Amino acid sequence: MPENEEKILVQTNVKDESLIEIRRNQIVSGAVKLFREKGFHRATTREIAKAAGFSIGTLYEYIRTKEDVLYLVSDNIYDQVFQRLSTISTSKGTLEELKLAIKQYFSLIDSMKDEFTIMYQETKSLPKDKQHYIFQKELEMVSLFEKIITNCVQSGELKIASKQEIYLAANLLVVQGQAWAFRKWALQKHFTIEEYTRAQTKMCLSGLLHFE
Amino acid sequence: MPENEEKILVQTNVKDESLIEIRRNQIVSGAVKLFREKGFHRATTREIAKAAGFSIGTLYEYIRTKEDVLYLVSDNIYDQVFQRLSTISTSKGTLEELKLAIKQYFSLIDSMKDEFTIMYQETKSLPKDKQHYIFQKELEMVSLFEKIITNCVQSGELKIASKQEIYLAANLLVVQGQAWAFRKWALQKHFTIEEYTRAQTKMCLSGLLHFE
Amino acid sequence: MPENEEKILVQTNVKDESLIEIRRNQIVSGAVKLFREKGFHRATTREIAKAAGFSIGTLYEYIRTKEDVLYLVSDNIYDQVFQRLSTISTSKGTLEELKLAIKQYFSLIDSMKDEFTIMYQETKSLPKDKQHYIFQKELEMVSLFEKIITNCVQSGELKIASKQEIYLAANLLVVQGQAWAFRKWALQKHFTIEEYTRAQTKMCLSGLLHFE
Amino acid sequence: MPENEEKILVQTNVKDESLIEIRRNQIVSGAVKLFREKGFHRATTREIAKAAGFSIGTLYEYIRTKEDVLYLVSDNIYDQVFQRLSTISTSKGTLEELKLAIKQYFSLIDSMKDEFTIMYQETKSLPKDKQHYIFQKELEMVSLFEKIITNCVQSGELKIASKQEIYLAANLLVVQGQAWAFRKWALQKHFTIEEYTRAQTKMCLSGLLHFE
DNA sequence: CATGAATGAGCCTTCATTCAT
DNA sequence: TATGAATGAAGGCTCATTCAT
Repeated sequence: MPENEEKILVQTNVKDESLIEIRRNQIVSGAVKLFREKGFHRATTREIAKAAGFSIGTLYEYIRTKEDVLYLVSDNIYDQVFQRLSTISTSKGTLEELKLAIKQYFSLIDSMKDEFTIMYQETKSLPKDKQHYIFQKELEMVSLFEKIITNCVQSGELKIASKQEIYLAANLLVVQGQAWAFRKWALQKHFTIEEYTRAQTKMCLSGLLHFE
Repeated sequence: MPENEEKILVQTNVKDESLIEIRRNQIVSGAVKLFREKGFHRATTREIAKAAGFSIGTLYEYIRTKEDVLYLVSDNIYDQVFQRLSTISTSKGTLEELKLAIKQYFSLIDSMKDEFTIMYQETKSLPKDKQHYIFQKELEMVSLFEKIITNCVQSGELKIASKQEIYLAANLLVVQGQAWAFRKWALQKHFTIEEYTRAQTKMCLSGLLHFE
Repeated sequence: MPENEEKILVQTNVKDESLIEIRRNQIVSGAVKLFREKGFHRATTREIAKAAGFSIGTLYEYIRTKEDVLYLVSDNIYDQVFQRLSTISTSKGTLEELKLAIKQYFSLIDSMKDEFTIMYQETKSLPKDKQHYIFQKELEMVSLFEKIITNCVQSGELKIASKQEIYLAANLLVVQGQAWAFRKWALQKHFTIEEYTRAQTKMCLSGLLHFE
Repeated sequence: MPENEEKILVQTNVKDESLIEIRRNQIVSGAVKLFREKGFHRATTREIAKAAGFSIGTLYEYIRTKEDVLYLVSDNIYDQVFQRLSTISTSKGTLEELKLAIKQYFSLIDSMKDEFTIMYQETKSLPKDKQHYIFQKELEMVSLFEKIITNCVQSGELKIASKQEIYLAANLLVVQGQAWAFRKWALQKHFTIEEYTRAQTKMCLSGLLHFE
């Protein structure tokens, strides 16, 4: 996963790098639960600190503003996403590869439902620079699917012609995956994640296959 | 558009029904602008009143809590949506009918981008009962497409078998339409709404057509 | 008292001008007591509100920051100063006039000891623009004495030649007056304000008279 | 310089006396810069430690409270003052001696402008006992001039009669010297320190000479 | 002795809501 | 009905101080 974007650093007073990582992980995992329950705005910094397992003072040793917590959460999500997607092969140019990618991506989202839902609803609460950083990450995910689909086109397994259409198809897959999280009230009553994955794969592949 | 859901009433001190409607329209149109710019939480009631064109005291004559404003906005959106979608024919069972419905729905979203974006991001800020009301409205929209697709299936123009798959397809259409609003940073650089509609229609119809 | 300096306005949410004046007077007189006891930094906004006789929320309807309170206090001091000094005649060019001016100025300071002490100690806590405004006011007071002394020089009652020396003399008088307030621990044990005034007048006038 | 006042000791955890002195000098010189820039209250202990060149933990090995730092600074100022003024001769009873004392005192203040300004503005932030200690030091400075003037009176070079008037004159000199520091915005545009010293000496001596 | 991470009381400020006019 | 001044709970954040290493 090419990451040519510089990470935006969050100010800290603490020097010990490894401690920073430990504490920020505590912050993130506490915050995810909290934001999921009450949303970013209704969660107080005191609650965030408590959920992380330490005092408000300590929280602020590792961040500078409450928004930093949201950013830390978002950034952490993408770190995990790209780590887990890094095992996906993207160069074979076979439909099997595409199906596998969809499957892995959908299962990833299922296991990070809370995180994705937060991101969908709260990204707008980030300051502009951090928002852009998140959008970049989203586009990287789109790129992943673009690449796989493009390879399938080049190998003749798919017939979509224009780059635009490939871009659209990639976006569709990314969005439909995330819909599993942000639209769970509509979907999770009717499907298990496996059913959802299977049905979406079938529908999308038919679309791509017979595209003309 | 069958509305078997009771509207949830917002308490008011004012008796004059027609005045209530006038004032609430003022509230909603001011609030949409405001929420779009700063989000629901960052907009203050003072600002809402100002945007509506009257004083904070008057605002509170027509609502009981700030959340009521958000609900008023959301409810208003769906009123418009169903009013504009009510002209769609849903019973012919032809692909043309489906294509037309998609076109109308997508163009509706394009003309209400701000409103849809707000709804997507802020619904979670509503109290639970109002959230459910909104979800119902969403499901009504899904139903609309389910109906059209089901008719196509029955008339033999589409071959999707299971109800589940029809439900999924309808959801996909609803979500992809809304994606035009909530994912505008990714889509509106690459497409006009016409291009987006055409490409999505093509892709989705291929998917539905050759579904097997 | 020529006031060619624009007053720096303090933001308020309240529209009723006369109410603003009433409330700000409450704020100022409460704050003077408070700042005198504990200094600006140790006084909390809650205490300021309480001393003013209303709630913290109301306080913030009439100011925007805590520093505004300090500015209001300082500004109010000079308003009173110039109002009370406006009765001083400055054009006769007699030593009597000078003596009278000193007497009035010193008695003014005595009756506003607290206010002057606060100003002396806390002006540095104001933001730069407000600090400059205060310095301007100080210089206006210096100007007052410059004018009187200059007239005495022109009428031949005093023999100081250079403008620089007149400026210095005027500053000396202004400072020695204020010393009665900020150095009270050293002076008020040994003098009443009348004694202090008489002795300072005598000493300074001898200095000015025999300046050579 | 008779120091019959006991120094108020600042608690420390460290035993090594010479180390204490080294560290406290570091503290003082860092703090002077800092307090001059932002004032005592806005400077944080972290910043003080950093300016001193060591960690916050170490800072607290040498002081007990933040106020101790302010006291250390103040005390240090007077140590320097009395050290430099100790070369002044106070017993000749000549006007030359008085002029020289003024000159040395004013030049001292000029070279310690920052320190004196801090003292003037922040002494009130000290706890009462330390404030009194500082006031004593101030009075010692007054005494110095009282002594010189008294000698001049006894030797017939000056004619001021009462002790009270001598006290006042001494206070005036002390204050006018310090005014060079705390009123620099009004004086340093118009005078160099030499000009200021010359003019003040001239004016004050005329005052004292012809006092009657 | 030196370090710096941890603590939490407490500060300034905001803002939804009320109510007298 | 309309107004807007008043309220105070609650929130984000700071920073003096401690203490284990």
